[in-house]
Amino acid sequence: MMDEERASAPDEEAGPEPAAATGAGGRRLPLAQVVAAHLRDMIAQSELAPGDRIREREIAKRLAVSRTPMREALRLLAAERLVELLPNRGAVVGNPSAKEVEDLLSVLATLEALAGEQAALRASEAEIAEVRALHYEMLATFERGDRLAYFKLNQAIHRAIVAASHNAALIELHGQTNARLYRIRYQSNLDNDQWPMAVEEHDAMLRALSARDAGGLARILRDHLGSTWAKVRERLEAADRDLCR
Amino acid sequence: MMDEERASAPDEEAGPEPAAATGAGGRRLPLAQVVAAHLRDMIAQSELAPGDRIREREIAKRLAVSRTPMREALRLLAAERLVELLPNRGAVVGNPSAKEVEDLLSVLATLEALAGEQAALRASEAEIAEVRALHYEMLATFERGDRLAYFKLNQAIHRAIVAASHNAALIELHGQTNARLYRIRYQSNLDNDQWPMAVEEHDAMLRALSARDAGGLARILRDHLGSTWAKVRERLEAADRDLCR
DNA sequence: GGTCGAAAAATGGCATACCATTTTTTGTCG
DNA sequence: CGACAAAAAATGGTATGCCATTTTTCGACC
Repeated sequence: MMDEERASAPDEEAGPEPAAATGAGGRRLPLAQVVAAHLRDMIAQSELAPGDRIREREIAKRLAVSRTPMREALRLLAAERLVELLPNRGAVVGNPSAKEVEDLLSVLATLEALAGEQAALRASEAEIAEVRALHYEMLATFERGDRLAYFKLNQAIHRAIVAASHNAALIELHGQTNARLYRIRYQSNLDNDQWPMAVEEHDAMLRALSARDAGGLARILRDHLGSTWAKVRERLEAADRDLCR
Repeated sequence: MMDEERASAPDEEAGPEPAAATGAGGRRLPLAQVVAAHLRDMIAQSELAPGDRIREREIAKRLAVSRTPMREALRLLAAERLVELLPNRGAVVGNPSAKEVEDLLSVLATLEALAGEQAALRASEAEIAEVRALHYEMLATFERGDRLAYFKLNQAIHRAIVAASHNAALIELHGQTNARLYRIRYQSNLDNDQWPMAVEEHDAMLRALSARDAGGLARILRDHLGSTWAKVRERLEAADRDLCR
């Protein structure tokens, strides 16, 4: 093995400031995650548009971090499929096609159906009560027309049901898949008028869970995302057309 | 940001040999992946037993690589759930409990069922023919009692069906989940006498696919893994008992 | 003998400097 | 004016050296 004491490195004698590492920020989170979060935001806000190349060294310098955490951040984003790593061409911001979204939704629906089935059997009464509570909170946001809050509670309910399955692998896969669809569902939620139907479906969902009707809950969850697809579809196909132009 | 030209670092003037990087080996794959593969083998061969701690610096030195690729390798293995990253305690080799395996199998069964459903609708005739070919190859290994080949063809058939779904997200998730179960299924395949049933199920599977019976294929695939669980169960519970002792 | 605290060792994280390749640019020559 | 080769820039991958913290290890002190 190589001896490490060989050359005593000078380090940087007094850099203007080691940026976020030893510097001011004082985070407890790994820089890679901070960077990843930052990039997510940049992508969400189209500061980095789909198709844009991300040059590791450039962005790293811009964010005042070294390549090490930047590399890791890009790996994280790639694992989330938010960016794609092209050999020798850096990372490019990905944008799922309508078909990819449809496929993803069919998987998500299946996972949620399984989660519903298992949750109906395994959930504690407290967990069911919590889902019910979230449901009523969601109804409140619905009445107030607060789409953002509605969206978040909607997500929370689904997460809660999945969590109630007590199936770690399922929870994880659901989380992954959901994350890949998050932005798209978010956008489509904000400009779409199909609220009432979704509310009705959620109502049925809650009844099935309360009755511990595994099959019923599974079916409802599967169909629920089917209608999501209908909602998202047109929007996406329009976007696809834009990109192919 | 900090200027990078400030201090000229001495680097290592003449290390005994930069190990695998510039040295002899001359791989084209990233070291991280080579290391990850090596660790997988070590784990598979119980050179690293479940529960063992993996000390980054130590193993890195042993394999003659620096910490950078070792860190990445450990991330990869952690993503595969082969090891678990404990804060400040290094990585430990993971070993799934019987419940975790059961949960994983229920997810895998669901994913395969969905894949079967979509494959029945979307597969090309050529893809179906290939599955049929693999099926007959598998029958051959069955007649010869070649369990290893049988196992591999079995896997290949399932992969082929999933691939025929033409659903990239599904293919990916199935691959992930299957990988997490690979070793366990492999081991249980080698010492178990339930072959005939599995063969019959595969037969039904093939018929459903040929007939493009989506619902039927989905059901068969779901049940198929159900019987796998039955096979794996006893073996696992015994193992669990061993570990808890 | 047991407990608390300081020194020592282990960990995780980062920044850099280098290298081998692969892409891009560019400038030159048919 | 276009093909081509040499030069320049970009990329991916690594090795190392430090640092801040967290664990451990140990020894002095009740």
